[in-house]
Amino acid sequence: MRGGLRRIPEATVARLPLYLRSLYELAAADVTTVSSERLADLCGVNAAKVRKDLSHLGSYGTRGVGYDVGVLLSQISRELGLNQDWAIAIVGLGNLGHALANYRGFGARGFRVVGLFDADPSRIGEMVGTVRVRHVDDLPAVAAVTPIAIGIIAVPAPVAQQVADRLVDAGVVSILNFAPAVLSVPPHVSLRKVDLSIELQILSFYSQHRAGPSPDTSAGEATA
Amino acid sequence: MRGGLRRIPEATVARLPLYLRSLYELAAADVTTVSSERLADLCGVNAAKVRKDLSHLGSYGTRGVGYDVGVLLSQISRELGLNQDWAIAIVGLGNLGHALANYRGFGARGFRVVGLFDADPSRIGEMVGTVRVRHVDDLPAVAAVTPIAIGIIAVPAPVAQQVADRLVDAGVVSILNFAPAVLSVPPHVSLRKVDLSIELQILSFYSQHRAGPSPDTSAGEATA
DNA sequence: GCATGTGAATAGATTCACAGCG
DNA sequence: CGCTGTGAATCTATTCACATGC
Repeated sequence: MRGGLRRIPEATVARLPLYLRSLYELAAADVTTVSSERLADLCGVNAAKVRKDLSHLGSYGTRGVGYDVGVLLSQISRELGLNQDWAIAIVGLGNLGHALANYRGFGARGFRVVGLFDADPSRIGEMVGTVRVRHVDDLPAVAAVTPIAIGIIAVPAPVAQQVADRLVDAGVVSILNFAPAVLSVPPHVSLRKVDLSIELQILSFYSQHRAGPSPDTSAGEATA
Repeated sequence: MRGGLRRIPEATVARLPLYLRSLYELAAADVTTVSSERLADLCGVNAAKVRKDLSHLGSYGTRGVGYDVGVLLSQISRELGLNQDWAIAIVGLGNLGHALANYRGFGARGFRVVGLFDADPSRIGEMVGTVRVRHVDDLPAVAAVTPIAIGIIAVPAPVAQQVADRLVDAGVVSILNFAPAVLSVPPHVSLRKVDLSIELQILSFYSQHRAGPSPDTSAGEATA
């Protein structure tokens, strides 16, 4: 029954947040125990996958019974590093940047927007929520006071790489890129991407090739 | 040299839009020929992967030379179904929905926003760009006039499933879901998802487990 | 000579099927 | 008896390495 601890497969990591969300819902409904089958249903995945994924955490279920919702919640949270708070900076406050800055559910668990940056003088000084937009040149100064863990890039593609470089220079180790551009970062930095037009093009493919297949995937791209 | 035509692997489909983007840049710079190695560099992938991916298209390169940029452009575009125009509807015009509706680059190639829908009376009638926001109850009527290929869900999680159901009823066969909820759709409908908080949680994991690994992944989830 | 195209090798993820335990 | 945990089987994807042909 001892779960193997170590080297959690990438595909598993990508699913843990999904499990976590369903577990929160179960907990909110005062459900205390859940089977792999039930959890799998809620997450739209296969039950064997759930069990194998959870076994990587060394998580204890109870044979013949299932998993304790509270225990799983805290184990997955810990594994994902959601106990600590992660400081986020958003660079680029166009439409998307604004939407991201206003996104509730950041704060939800463990994420806190501590910096908003733009290069356009007309946007500097604007308050978005409780945070004032500063010039991207101030990034190092802000990061010196409040170390930034995660940088979100929401600028036009042509300047995305230089923004990434600045974030890295400011000590950021995780980047989420919304710009439609391929970025390169040093190996110690994790990078994931969200690209709307790529998503649409993939959908276009499967629309055209009616009867398209399609298991499931998770967004982004990472390096570390 | 004949490329094998058929059953393009899912992982390949997800990379085609990436190649396409780099090819557009090359074409814009009047580059007429590109090697798998060069294209791979531009896209941040491995050269062998590029060659194998392109071989699935039955695409002709020239040994000792490389690929013709124009030919590749049109082959990939055709394969992705980007010759025809895809009509898009966005449901939910909160911060994110607005940002999406204003996103230029939709129009870029093959995508056209033809409908904006919300359930909140205070938003009905508002013009976003050239499109007026209508009540989500009008979806069937609008779809009857202009068939909608792709639906984008940008509503709160609790109502995401019913919006998906309505889209499916209105004949939509591809859905891009931004709500943090697991949706189920009939097998003929393609579904992909973009989930910001999942992305952040994955980054959190790799930040915590410093020296994290991470090849690359592409966003979403699909069914068809 | 040089870069494609691809068979074979490797790695990774999913699924099966069942032993093992509460 | 029911459900977890996991070895083994399968499937998918990546990478290697080289024969092929311009």
